Amino acid sequence: MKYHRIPDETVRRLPVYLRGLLFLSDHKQNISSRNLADFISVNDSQIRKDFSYFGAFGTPGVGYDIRKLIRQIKKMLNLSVSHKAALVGAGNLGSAILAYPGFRMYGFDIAAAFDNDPKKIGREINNVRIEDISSLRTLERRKISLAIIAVPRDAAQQTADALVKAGVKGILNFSPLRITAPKKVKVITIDIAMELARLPYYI
Amino acid sequence: MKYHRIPDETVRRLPVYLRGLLFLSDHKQNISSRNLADFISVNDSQIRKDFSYFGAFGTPGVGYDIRKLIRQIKKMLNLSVSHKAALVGAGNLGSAILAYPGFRMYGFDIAAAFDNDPKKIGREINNVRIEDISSLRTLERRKISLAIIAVPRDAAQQTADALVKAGVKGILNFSPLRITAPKKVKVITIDIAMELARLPYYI
DNA sequence: TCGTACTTGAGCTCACATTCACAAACCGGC
DNA sequence: GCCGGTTTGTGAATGTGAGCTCAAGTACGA
Ligand SMILES: NC(=O)c1ccc[n+]([C@@H]2O[C@H](COP(=O)([O-])OP(=O)(O)OC[C@H]3O[C@@H](n4cnc5c(N)ncnc54)[C@H](O)[C@@H]3O)[C@@H](O)[C@H]2O)c1
Ligand SMILES: NC(=O)c1ccc[n+]([C@@H]2O[C@H](COP(=O)([O-])OP(=O)(O)OC[C@H]3O[C@@H](n4cnc5c(N)ncnc54)[C@H](O)[C@@H]3O)[C@@H](O)[C@H]2O)c1
Repeated sequence: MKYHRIPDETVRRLPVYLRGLLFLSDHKQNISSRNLADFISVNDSQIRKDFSYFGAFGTPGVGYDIRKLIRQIKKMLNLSVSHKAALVGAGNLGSAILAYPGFRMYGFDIAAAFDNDPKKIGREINNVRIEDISSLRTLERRKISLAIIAVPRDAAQQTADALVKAGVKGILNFSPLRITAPKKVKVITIDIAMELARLPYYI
Repeated sequence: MKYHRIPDETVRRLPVYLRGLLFLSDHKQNISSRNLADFISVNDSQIRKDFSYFGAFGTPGVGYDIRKLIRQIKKMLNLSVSHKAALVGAGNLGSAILAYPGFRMYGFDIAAAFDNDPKKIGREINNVRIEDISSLRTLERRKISLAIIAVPRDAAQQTADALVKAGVKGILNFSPLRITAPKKVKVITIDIAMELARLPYYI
Protein backbone atom coordinates (compact mmCIF):
# COMPACT_ATOMS: atom_id res chain seq x y z
CA MET A 1 0.00 0.00 0.00
CA LYS A 2 1.20 3.43 -0.94
CA TYR A 3 -0.11 6.83 -0.18
CA HIS A 4 -2.21 8.18 -2.96
CA ARG A 5 -4.54 11.01 -3.46
CA ILE A 6 -7.84 9.38 -4.40
CA PRO A 7 -8.97 10.51 -7.86
CA ASP A 8 -12.28 12.30 -8.03
CA GLU A 9 -13.67 9.71 -10.39
CA THR A 10 -12.92 7.05 -7.83
CA VAL A 11 -14.67 9.03 -5.11
CA ARG A 12 -17.65 9.18 -7.42
CA ARG A 13 -17.64 5.40 -7.83
CA LEU A 14 -17.16 4.51 -4.18
CA PRO A 15 -20.83 5.03 -3.26
CA VAL A 16 -21.76 2.77 -6.17
CA TYR A 17 -19.53 0.04 -4.83
CA LEU A 18 -20.88 0.63 -1.36
CA ARG A 19 -24.47 0.25 -2.44
CA GLY A 20 -23.72 -2.96 -4.31
CA LEU A 21 -21.69 -4.39 -1.44
CA LEU A 22 -24.35 -3.57 1.13
CA PHE A 23 -26.77 -5.57 -0.96
CA LEU A 24 -24.36 -8.45 -1.45
CA SER A 25 -23.38 -8.62 2.21
CA ASP A 26 -26.67 -10.35 2.90
CA HIS A 27 -25.79 -13.20 0.62
CA LYS A 28 -22.08 -13.75 0.57
CA GLN A 29 -18.93 -13.28 2.55
CA ASN A 30 -16.33 -12.79 -0.14
CA ILE A 31 -16.42 -11.46 -3.64
CA SER A 32 -13.91 -11.19 -6.44
CA SER A 33 -13.42 -7.99 -8.37
CA ARG A 34 -14.67 -9.87 -11.40
CA ASN A 35 -18.00 -10.82 -9.83
CA LEU A 36 -18.52 -7.40 -8.33
CA ALA A 37 -17.74 -5.89 -11.71
CA ASP A 38 -20.42 -7.99 -13.37
CA PHE A 39 -22.88 -7.05 -10.67
CA ILE A 40 -22.52 -3.31 -11.01
CA SER A 41 -21.42 -3.11 -14.64
CA VAL A 42 -17.95 -1.71 -14.45
CA ASN A 43 -14.58 -3.03 -15.40
CA ASP A 44 -12.93 -5.39 -12.94
CA SER A 45 -9.47 -3.89 -13.09
CA GLN A 46 -11.08 -0.53 -12.51
CA ILE A 47 -12.39 -1.88 -9.24
CA ARG A 48 -9.07 -3.30 -8.17
CA LYS A 49 -7.36 -0.06 -8.99
CA ASP A 50 -9.89 1.97 -7.06
CA PHE A 51 -9.53 -0.26 -4.03
CA SER A 52 -5.77 -0.10 -4.23
CA TYR A 53 -5.89 3.64 -3.60
CA PHE A 54 -6.83 3.08 -0.02
CA GLY A 55 -4.90 -0.05 0.73
CA ALA A 56 -4.74 -3.61 -0.44
CA PHE A 57 -6.75 -6.11 1.54
CA GLY A 58 -7.99 -8.56 -1.02
CA THR A 59 -6.76 -12.13 -0.97
CA PRO A 60 -5.45 -13.57 -4.23
CA GLY A 61 -7.47 -16.60 -5.22
CA VAL A 62 -10.32 -15.63 -2.90
CA GLY A 63 -11.31 -12.02 -3.43
CA TYR A 64 -12.35 -9.36 -0.98
CA ASP A 65 -14.01 -9.73 2.39
CA ILE A 66 -17.26 -7.88 1.83
CA ARG A 67 -17.79 -6.61 5.35
CA LYS A 68 -14.22 -5.40 5.64
CA LEU A 69 -14.59 -3.68 2.30
CA ILE A 70 -17.77 -1.93 3.40
CA ARG A 71 -16.06 -0.69 6.55
CA GLN A 72 -13.09 0.52 4.54
CA ILE A 73 -15.15 2.37 1.93
CA LYS A 74 -17.29 3.97 4.60
CA LYS A 75 -14.15 5.10 6.31
CA MET A 76 -12.77 6.61 3.14
CA LEU A 77 -16.01 8.42 2.39
CA ASN A 78 -16.22 9.55 5.98
CA LEU A 79 -19.49 7.66 6.34
CA SER A 80 -18.45 5.57 9.33
CA VAL A 81 -20.29 8.00 11.52
CA SER A 82 -23.87 9.00 10.85
CA HIS A 83 -24.36 12.50 9.49
CA LYS A 84 -27.14 14.92 10.22
CA ALA A 85 -28.42 17.08 7.40
CA ALA A 86 -30.80 20.01 7.20
CA LEU A 87 -33.25 20.71 4.40
CA VAL A 88 -33.96 24.28 3.40
CA GLY A 89 -37.08 24.85 1.32
CA ALA A 90 -39.92 22.47 2.04
CA GLY A 91 -41.71 22.93 -1.27
CA ASN A 92 -42.46 20.29 -3.85
CA LEU A 93 -38.98 18.90 -4.16
CA GLY A 94 -38.06 19.50 -0.53
CA SER A 95 -41.09 17.60 0.73
CA ALA A 96 -40.23 14.66 -1.50
CA ILE A 97 -36.74 14.59 -0.08
CA LEU A 98 -38.01 14.78 3.47
CA ALA A 99 -40.28 11.82 2.79
CA TYR A 100 -37.56 9.73 1.19
CA PRO A 101 -36.20 6.94 3.41
CA GLY A 102 -33.27 6.05 1.14
CA PHE A 103 -30.74 8.35 2.77
CA ARG A 104 -30.50 6.15 5.84
CA MET A 105 -28.69 3.50 3.87
CA TYR A 106 -25.63 5.72 3.82
CA GLY A 107 -26.11 6.81 7.41
CA PHE A 108 -27.78 10.14 6.78
CA ASP A 109 -30.42 11.61 9.01
CA ILE A 110 -32.39 14.59 7.80
CA ALA A 111 -32.76 16.10 11.21
CA ALA A 112 -34.15 19.54 10.45
CA ALA A 113 -36.14 21.44 7.85
CA PHE A 114 -36.58 25.14 7.26
CA ASP A 115 -38.85 27.37 5.20
CA ASN A 116 -39.89 31.00 5.15
CA ASP A 117 -43.53 30.40 4.34
CA PRO A 118 -45.67 30.83 7.50
CA LYS A 119 -48.16 28.36 6.12
CA LYS A 120 -45.55 25.64 6.06
CA ILE A 121 -43.79 26.39 9.32
CA GLY A 122 -44.94 24.09 12.05
CA ARG A 123 -46.09 21.34 9.74
CA GLU A 124 -44.48 17.97 10.07
CA ILE A 125 -43.21 15.65 7.36
CA ASN A 126 -41.80 12.30 8.28
CA ASN A 127 -41.44 13.37 11.91
CA VAL A 128 -39.44 16.45 11.03
CA ARG A 129 -41.03 19.73 12.01
CA ILE A 130 -40.55 22.60 9.59
CA GLU A 131 -38.94 25.54 11.33
CA ASP A 132 -38.68 29.20 10.50
CA ILE A 133 -35.69 30.01 8.34
CA SER A 134 -34.55 32.51 10.95
CA SER A 135 -33.64 29.58 13.19
CA LEU A 136 -30.89 28.47 10.83
CA ARG A 137 -28.23 29.60 13.22
CA THR A 138 -29.19 26.80 15.63
CA LEU A 139 -27.56 24.33 13.24
CA GLU A 140 -24.12 24.67 14.74
CA ARG A 141 -25.35 23.95 18.22
CA ARG A 142 -27.29 20.96 16.90
CA LYS A 143 -24.19 19.61 15.18
CA ILE A 144 -25.75 19.64 11.73
CA SER A 145 -23.05 20.28 9.17
CA LEU A 146 -24.68 19.21 5.92
CA ALA A 147 -27.54 20.94 4.14
CA ILE A 148 -29.79 20.42 1.16
CA ILE A 149 -30.96 23.51 -0.70
CA ALA A 150 -34.37 23.25 -2.36
CA VAL A 151 -35.45 26.88 -2.45
CA PRO A 152 -36.26 28.84 -5.61
CA ARG A 153 -33.33 29.93 -7.72
CA ASP A 154 -33.37 33.55 -6.60
CA ALA A 155 -33.14 32.60 -2.94
CA ALA A 156 -30.42 30.00 -3.41
CA GLN A 157 -27.33 32.15 -2.96
CA GLN A 158 -28.60 33.95 0.12
CA THR A 159 -29.61 30.61 1.58
CA ALA A 160 -26.15 29.25 0.93
CA ASP A 161 -24.58 32.28 2.58
CA ALA A 162 -26.76 31.83 5.64
CA LEU A 163 -25.90 28.14 5.80
CA VAL A 164 -22.19 28.87 5.63
CA LYS A 165 -22.59 31.38 8.41
CA ALA A 166 -24.40 28.71 10.41
CA GLY A 167 -21.33 26.51 10.15
CA VAL A 168 -22.44 24.12 7.44
CA LYS A 169 -19.56 22.31 5.72
CA GLY A 170 -21.25 20.65 2.77
CA ILE A 171 -24.20 21.61 0.58
CA LEU A 172 -26.28 19.62 -1.87
CA ASN A 173 -27.88 22.20 -4.12
CA PHE A 174 -30.89 21.55 -6.33
CA SER A 175 -31.34 25.06 -7.63
CA PRO A 176 -30.16 25.72 -11.17
CA LEU A 177 -27.65 28.29 -10.03
CA ARG A 178 -23.92 28.20 -9.63
CA ILE A 179 -23.61 28.86 -5.93
CA THR A 180 -20.45 30.43 -4.65
CA ALA A 181 -19.12 29.49 -1.27
CA PRO A 182 -15.82 29.59 0.58
CA LYS A 183 -13.40 26.90 -0.54
CA LYS A 184 -13.70 25.05 2.73
CA VAL A 185 -17.37 24.41 2.00
CA LYS A 186 -18.05 21.74 -0.60
CA VAL A 187 -21.03 22.33 -2.88
CA ILE A 188 -22.49 19.63 -5.08
CA THR A 189 -25.17 20.80 -7.47
CA ILE A 190 -27.78 18.57 -9.06
CA ASP A 191 -29.47 20.41 -11.88
CA ILE A 192 -32.22 18.09 -12.99
CA ALA A 193 -33.32 20.10 -16.00
CA MET A 194 -29.76 20.20 -17.23
CA GLU A 195 -29.42 16.45 -17.13
CA LEU A 196 -32.62 16.17 -19.10
CA ALA A 197 -31.26 18.69 -21.59
CA ARG A 198 -28.39 16.35 -22.34
CA LEU A 199 -30.69 13.53 -23.36
CA PRO A 200 -31.87 14.65 -26.82
CA TYR A 201 -28.27 14.81 -28.00
CA TYR A 202 -28.00 11.06 -27.86
CA ILE A 203 -31.20 10.14 -29.62
CA MET B 1 -13.95 24.09 -38.93
CA LYS B 2 -13.13 20.43 -39.08
CA TYR B 3 -15.23 17.39 -38.49
CA HIS B 4 -15.02 16.22 -34.94
CA ARG B 5 -16.89 13.91 -32.76
CA ILE B 6 -17.97 15.95 -29.77
CA PRO B 7 -16.43 14.59 -26.56
CA ASP B 8 -18.85 13.48 -23.88
CA GLU B 9 -17.44 15.95 -21.42
CA THR B 10 -18.22 18.74 -23.83
CA VAL B 11 -21.78 17.52 -24.22
CA ARG B 12 -22.05 17.68 -20.47
CA ARG B 13 -20.92 21.29 -20.44
CA LEU B 14 -23.08 22.52 -23.30
CA PRO B 15 -26.23 22.84 -21.19
CA VAL B 16 -24.22 24.80 -18.66
CA TYR B 17 -23.15 27.22 -21.34
CA LEU B 18 -26.69 27.34 -22.65
CA ARG B 19 -28.14 28.24 -19.28
CA GLY B 20 -25.60 30.97 -18.75
CA LEU B 21 -26.07 32.35 -22.24
CA LEU B 22 -29.85 32.38 -21.96
CA PHE B 23 -29.44 34.49 -18.87
CA LEU B 24 -26.89 36.80 -20.45
CA SER B 25 -28.88 37.26 -23.64
CA ASP B 26 -31.14 39.64 -21.73
CA HIS B 27 -28.26 41.96 -21.00
CA LYS B 28 -25.69 41.78 -23.75
CA GLN B 29 -25.22 41.01 -27.38
CA ASN B 30 -21.67 39.71 -27.49
CA ILE B 31 -19.47 37.96 -25.00
CA SER B 32 -15.88 36.85 -24.99
CA SER B 33 -14.84 33.40 -23.92
CA ARG B 34 -13.02 35.08 -21.06
CA ASN B 35 -16.10 36.81 -19.68
CA LEU B 36 -18.28 33.78 -20.14
CA ALA B 37 -15.63 31.72 -18.39
CA ASP B 38 -15.71 34.03 -15.39
CA PHE B 39 -19.47 33.92 -15.34
CA ILE B 40 -19.80 30.17 -15.18
CA SER B 41 -16.49 29.31 -13.55
CA VAL B 42 -14.66 27.36 -16.17
CA ASN B 43 -11.47 27.87 -18.09
CA ASP B 44 -11.72 30.16 -21.09
CA SER B 45 -9.73 28.02 -23.49
CA GLN B 46 -11.95 25.16 -22.50
CA ILE B 47 -14.87 27.15 -23.80
CA ARG B 48 -13.18 28.04 -27.06
CA LYS B 49 -12.19 24.44 -27.63
CA ASP B 50 -15.69 23.21 -26.89
CA PHE B 51 -17.18 25.70 -29.32
CA SER B 52 -14.63 24.80 -31.95
CA TYR B 53 -16.01 21.27 -32.06
CA PHE B 54 -19.12 22.48 -33.80
CA GLY B 55 -17.72 25.27 -35.90
CA ALA B 56 -16.03 28.58 -35.44
CA PHE B 57 -18.22 31.62 -35.37
CA GLY B 58 -16.61 33.94 -32.89
CA THR B 59 -15.08 37.20 -34.00
CA PRO B 60 -11.52 37.91 -32.88
CA GLY B 61 -11.41 41.09 -30.88
CA VAL B 62 -15.14 40.98 -30.23
CA GLY B 63 -16.19 37.58 -28.97
CA TYR B 64 -19.26 35.51 -29.69
CA ASP B 65 -22.72 36.64 -30.75
CA ILE B 66 -24.82 35.35 -27.89
CA ARG B 67 -28.00 34.68 -29.80
CA LYS B 68 -26.16 32.89 -32.56
CA LEU B 69 -24.34 30.84 -29.97
CA ILE B 70 -27.57 29.86 -28.28
CA ARG B 71 -29.02 28.74 -31.59
CA GLN B 72 -25.92 26.77 -32.37
CA ILE B 73 -25.74 25.01 -29.00
CA LYS B 74 -29.42 24.18 -29.14
CA LYS B 75 -28.87 22.70 -32.54
CA MET B 76 -25.98 20.58 -31.33
CA LEU B 77 -27.96 19.34 -28.35
CA ASN B 78 -30.94 18.69 -30.57
CA LEU B 79 -32.94 21.20 -28.56
CA SER B 80 -34.00 23.37 -31.50
CA VAL B 81 -37.27 21.54 -31.54
CA SER B 82 -39.39 21.15 -28.45
CA HIS B 83 -39.44 17.67 -26.90
CA LYS B 84 -42.29 15.89 -25.22
CA ALA B 85 -41.54 13.77 -22.20
CA ALA B 86 -43.54 11.34 -20.12
CA LEU B 87 -43.30 10.88 -16.39
CA VAL B 88 -43.75 7.43 -14.89
CA GLY B 89 -44.47 7.28 -11.17
CA ALA B 90 -46.42 10.21 -9.82
CA GLY B 91 -45.34 9.83 -6.22
CA ASN B 92 -43.50 12.36 -4.11
CA LEU B 93 -40.66 13.01 -6.49
CA GLY B 94 -42.75 12.57 -9.62
CA SER B 95 -45.32 15.10 -8.46
CA ALA B 96 -42.59 17.63 -7.78
CA ILE B 97 -41.25 17.14 -11.27
CA LEU B 98 -44.69 17.51 -12.79
CA ALA B 99 -45.14 20.78 -10.94
CA TYR B 100 -41.77 22.16 -11.96
CA PRO B 101 -41.87 24.81 -14.68
CA GLY B 102 -38.12 24.92 -15.27
CA PHE B 103 -38.03 22.32 -18.02
CA ARG B 104 -39.58 24.75 -20.48
CA MET B 105 -36.39 26.75 -20.57
CA TYR B 106 -34.81 23.97 -22.58
CA GLY B 107 -37.94 23.37 -24.62
CA PHE B 108 -39.28 20.38 -22.76
CA ASP B 109 -42.95 19.65 -22.29
CA ILE B 110 -43.98 17.00 -19.82
CA ALA B 111 -46.98 15.89 -21.79
CA ALA B 112 -48.03 12.72 -20.00
CA ALA B 113 -47.86 11.03 -16.62
CA PHE B 114 -48.45 7.43 -15.60
CA ASP B 115 -48.92 5.51 -12.38
CA ASN B 116 -50.28 2.15 -11.30
CA ASP B 117 -52.02 3.35 -8.17
CA PRO B 118 -55.79 3.61 -8.80
CA LYS B 119 -55.99 6.40 -6.24
CA LYS B 120 -53.67 8.54 -8.31
CA ILE B 121 -54.97 7.74 -11.76
CA GLY B 122 -57.27 10.48 -13.00
CA ARG B 123 -55.83 13.18 -10.78
CA GLU B 124 -54.36 16.19 -12.45
CA ILE B 125 -51.13 18.00 -11.68
CA ASN B 126 -50.18 21.08 -13.59
CA ASN B 127 -52.76 20.27 -16.27
CA VAL B 128 -51.39 16.80 -16.84
CA ARG B 129 -53.78 13.98 -16.11
CA ILE B 130 -52.28 10.87 -14.55
CA GLU B 131 -53.01 7.84 -16.69
CA ASP B 132 -52.95 4.15 -16.02
CA ILE B 133 -49.57 2.58 -16.61
CA SER B 134 -51.18 0.16 -19.03
CA SER B 135 -51.60 3.03 -21.48
CA LEU B 136 -47.86 3.39 -21.88
CA ARG B 137 -48.01 2.00 -25.40
CA THR B 138 -49.84 5.11 -26.58
CA LEU B 139 -46.56 7.01 -26.29
CA GLU B 140 -45.38 6.15 -29.76
CA ARG B 141 -48.58 7.39 -31.34
CA ARG B 142 -48.36 10.58 -29.30
CA LYS B 143 -44.79 11.16 -30.42
CA ILE B 144 -43.37 11.12 -26.92
CA SER B 145 -39.86 9.75 -27.04
CA LEU B 146 -38.39 10.82 -23.70
CA ALA B 147 -39.36 9.53 -20.29
CA ILE B 148 -38.62 10.20 -16.64
CA ILE B 149 -38.67 7.25 -14.27
CA ALA B 150 -39.71 8.02 -10.70
CA VAL B 151 -41.05 4.68 -9.56
CA PRO B 152 -39.72 2.63 -6.63
CA ARG B 153 -36.47 0.82 -7.19
CA ASP B 154 -37.99 -2.61 -7.64
CA ALA B 155 -40.26 -1.40 -10.44
CA ALA B 156 -37.62 0.58 -12.28
CA GLN B 157 -36.28 -2.09 -14.63
CA GLN B 158 -39.68 -3.34 -15.70
CA THR B 159 -40.77 0.25 -16.26
CA ALA B 160 -37.74 0.86 -18.40
CA ASP B 161 -38.46 -2.27 -20.42
CA ALA B 162 -42.02 -1.15 -21.00
CA LEU B 163 -40.84 2.31 -22.04
CA VAL B 164 -38.39 0.87 -24.51
CA LYS B 165 -41.15 -1.27 -25.94
CA ALA B 166 -43.28 1.86 -26.24
CA GLY B 167 -40.61 3.40 -28.45
CA VAL B 168 -38.95 5.73 -25.97
CA LYS B 169 -35.45 6.78 -27.00
CA GLY B 170 -34.12 8.48 -23.88
CA ILE B 171 -34.70 7.91 -20.17
CA LEU B 172 -33.95 10.04 -17.14
CA ASN B 173 -33.91 7.65 -14.22
CA PHE B 174 -34.22 8.68 -10.57
CA SER B 175 -34.28 5.23 -9.06
CA PRO B 176 -31.07 4.08 -7.41
CA LEU B 177 -30.68 1.22 -9.81
CA ARG B 178 -28.47 0.74 -12.78
CA ILE B 179 -31.03 0.21 -15.50
CA THR B 180 -30.10 -1.85 -18.52
CA ALA B 181 -31.50 -0.93 -21.89
CA PRO B 182 -30.67 -1.52 -25.55
CA LYS B 183 -27.72 0.52 -26.76
CA LYS B 184 -29.92 2.68 -28.93
CA VAL B 185 -31.73 3.97 -25.85
CA LYS B 186 -29.79 6.48 -23.76
CA VAL B 187 -30.26 6.28 -19.99
CA ILE B 188 -29.12 9.00 -17.63
CA THR B 189 -29.41 8.18 -13.94
CA ILE B 190 -29.59 10.73 -11.16
CA ASP B 191 -29.07 9.04 -7.83
CA ILE B 192 -29.66 11.74 -5.28
CA ALA B 193 -28.65 9.74 -2.24
CA MET B 194 -25.40 8.82 -3.91
CA GLU B 195 -24.52 12.43 -4.56
CA LEU B 196 -25.18 13.18 -0.92
CA ALA B 197 -22.99 10.23 0.05
CA ARG B 198 -20.09 11.87 -1.72
CA LEU B 199 -20.32 15.03 0.34
CA PRO B 200 -18.78 13.93 3.65
CA TYR B 201 -15.60 12.90 1.85
CA TYR B 202 -14.78 16.50 1.14
CA ILE B 203 -15.42 17.94 4.57
C1' DT C 1 3.99 -32.09 -1.66
C1' DC C 2 2.66 -30.75 -5.93
C1' DG C 3 -0.41 -29.06 -9.64
C1' DT C 4 -4.36 -26.59 -11.05
C1' DA C 5 -7.45 -22.94 -10.96
C1' DC C 6 -8.25 -18.60 -9.44
C1' DT C 7 -7.42 -13.80 -8.06
C1' DT C 8 -4.91 -9.76 -6.61
C1' DG C 9 -1.91 -5.71 -7.24
C1' DA C 10 0.72 -2.94 -10.11
C1' DG C 11 3.25 -1.50 -14.15
C1' DC C 12 2.37 -0.17 -18.72
C1' DT C 13 0.12 1.74 -22.66
C1' DC C 14 -3.34 4.05 -24.90
C1' DA C 15 -7.04 7.31 -25.03
C1' DC C 16 -9.08 11.26 -23.71
C1' DA C 17 -9.39 15.87 -21.44
C1' DT C 18 -7.50 20.18 -19.95
C1' DT C 19 -4.60 23.96 -20.23
C1' DC C 20 -1.03 26.73 -22.42
C1' DA C 21 0.65 29.68 -25.80
C1' DC C 22 0.63 32.28 -29.90
C1' DA C 23 -0.14 33.56 -34.79
C1' DA C 24 -3.83 35.40 -37.20
C1' DA C 25 -8.05 38.09 -37.29
C1' DC C 26 -10.74 41.98 -36.11
C1' DC C 27 -12.28 46.65 -34.21
C1' DG C 28 -12.17 51.48 -33.47
C1' DG C 29 -9.87 55.65 -33.35
C1' DC C 30 -7.02 58.79 -35.53
C1' DG D 1 -4.36 53.03 -43.80
C1' DC D 2 -2.27 51.91 -39.79
C1' DC D 3 -1.69 51.02 -34.79
C1' DG D 4 -2.77 49.32 -30.17
C1' DG D 5 -5.60 46.59 -27.77
C1' DT D 6 -8.56 42.39 -27.88
C1' DT D 7 -9.94 37.92 -28.78
C1' DT D 8 -10.34 33.80 -31.56
C1' DG D 9 -8.95 29.11 -33.06
C1' DT D 10 -5.83 25.51 -32.78
C1' DG D 11 -1.55 22.83 -32.46
C1' DA D 12 1.46 21.29 -28.64
C1' DA D 13 2.20 20.13 -23.90
C1' DT D 14 0.58 18.47 -19.85
C1' DG D 15 -2.57 16.02 -16.79
C1' DT D 16 -5.79 12.26 -15.76
C1' DG D 17 -8.18 7.99 -16.22
C1' DA D 18 -9.25 3.35 -18.21
C1' DG D 19 -8.13 -1.12 -19.44
C1' DC D 20 -4.62 -4.94 -20.55
C1' DT D 21 -1.49 -8.01 -18.90
C1' DC D 22 1.06 -10.87 -15.98
C1' DA D 23 4.06 -12.21 -12.02
C1' DA D 24 3.17 -13.57 -7.57
C1' DG D 25 0.04 -15.14 -3.88
C1' DT D 26 -3.64 -18.35 -2.26
C1' DA D 27 -6.79 -22.39 -1.80
C1' DC D 28 -7.65 -26.94 -2.32
C1' DG D 29 -7.75 -31.58 -3.94
C1' DA D 30 -5.01 -35.48 -5.30
N1 LIG E 1 -39.44 20.34 -8.44
C1 LIG E 1 -38.56 19.91 -9.34
O1 LIG E 1 -38.80 18.90 -9.99
C2 LIG E 1 -37.30 20.62 -9.60
C3 LIG E 1 -36.53 20.22 -10.69
C4 LIG E 1 -35.32 20.87 -10.93
C5 LIG E 1 -34.92 21.88 -10.10
N2 LIG E 1 -35.67 22.25 -9.05
C6 LIG E 1 -35.20 23.34 -8.20
O2 LIG E 1 -35.36 23.00 -6.84
C7 LIG E 1 -35.74 24.13 -6.11
C8 LIG E 1 -37.04 23.88 -5.40
O3 LIG E 1 -38.00 23.50 -6.31
P1 LIG E 1 -39.50 23.24 -5.87
O4 LIG E 1 -40.20 22.70 -7.04
O5 LIG E 1 -39.52 22.45 -4.61
O6 LIG E 1 -40.01 24.72 -5.60
P2 LIG E 1 -41.19 25.18 -4.61
O7 LIG E 1 -41.56 26.55 -4.98
O8 LIG E 1 -42.23 24.13 -4.57
O9 LIG E 1 -40.49 25.19 -3.19
C9 LIG E 1 -39.66 26.20 -2.74
C10 LIG E 1 -39.82 26.32 -1.24
O10 LIG E 1 -38.84 27.20 -0.75
C11 LIG E 1 -39.44 28.10 0.18
N3 LIG E 1 -38.65 29.33 0.17
C12 LIG E 1 -38.65 30.33 -0.72
N4 LIG E 1 -37.77 31.27 -0.40
C13 LIG E 1 -37.17 30.86 0.74
C14 LIG E 1 -36.16 31.40 1.56
N5 LIG E 1 -35.57 32.56 1.28
N6 LIG E 1 -35.79 30.70 2.65
C15 LIG E 1 -36.38 29.53 2.94
N7 LIG E 1 -37.34 28.96 2.20
C16 LIG E 1 -37.73 29.63 1.10
C17 LIG E 1 -40.84 28.29 -0.32
O11 LIG E 1 -41.70 28.69 0.74
C18 LIG E 1 -41.17 26.88 -0.82
O12 LIG E 1 -41.70 26.10 0.22
C19 LIG E 1 -35.83 25.28 -7.10
O13 LIG E 1 -34.63 26.00 -7.09
C20 LIG E 1 -35.98 24.59 -8.41
O14 LIG E 1 -35.43 25.33 -9.45
C21 LIG E 1 -36.86 21.63 -8.79
N1 LIG F 1 -38.16 11.35 -3.08
C1 LIG F 1 -36.85 11.54 -3.11
O1 LIG F 1 -36.34 12.50 -2.59
C2 LIG F 1 -35.96 10.56 -3.79
C3 LIG F 1 -34.59 10.71 -3.63
C4 LIG F 1 -33.73 9.82 -4.27
C5 LIG F 1 -34.26 8.82 -5.05
N2 LIG F 1 -35.58 8.68 -5.19
C6 LIG F 1 -36.09 7.61 -6.03
O2 LIG F 1 -37.10 8.09 -6.88
C7 LIG F 1 -38.10 7.10 -7.03
C8 LIG F 1 -39.43 7.68 -6.62
O3 LIG F 1 -39.35 8.16 -5.30
P1 LIG F 1 -40.62 8.73 -4.57
O4 LIG F 1 -40.14 9.29 -3.29
O5 LIG F 1 -41.38 9.60 -5.47
O6 LIG F 1 -41.45 7.40 -4.27
P2 LIG F 1 -43.04 7.28 -4.09
O7 LIG F 1 -43.28 5.97 -3.44
O8 LIG F 1 -43.55 8.51 -3.44
O9 LIG F 1 -43.59 7.26 -5.57
C9 LIG F 1 -43.55 6.15 -6.39
C10 LIG F 1 -44.75 6.19 -7.32
O10 LIG F 1 -44.62 5.16 -8.30
C11 LIG F 1 -45.85 4.49 -8.42
N3 LIG F 1 -45.57 3.14 -8.89
C12 LIG F 1 -45.12 2.08 -8.18
N4 LIG F 1 -44.93 1.01 -8.97
C13 LIG F 1 -45.27 1.40 -10.22
C14 LIG F 1 -45.30 0.75 -11.47
N5 LIG F 1 -44.89 -0.53 -11.60
N6 LIG F 1 -45.69 1.45 -12.54
C15 LIG F 1 -46.06 2.73 -12.42
N7 LIG F 1 -46.07 3.40 -11.26
C16 LIG F 1 -45.68 2.74 -10.17
C17 LIG F 1 -46.46 4.53 -7.06
O11 LIG F 1 -47.88 4.39 -7.15
C18 LIG F 1 -46.06 5.93 -6.59
O12 LIG F 1 -47.01 6.88 -6.98
C19 LIG F 1 -37.68 5.93 -6.18
O13 LIG F 1 -37.00 4.98 -6.98
C20 LIG F 1 -36.70 6.54 -5.21
O14 LIG F 1 -35.74 5.60 -4.82
C21 LIG F 1 -36.45 9.56 -4.58
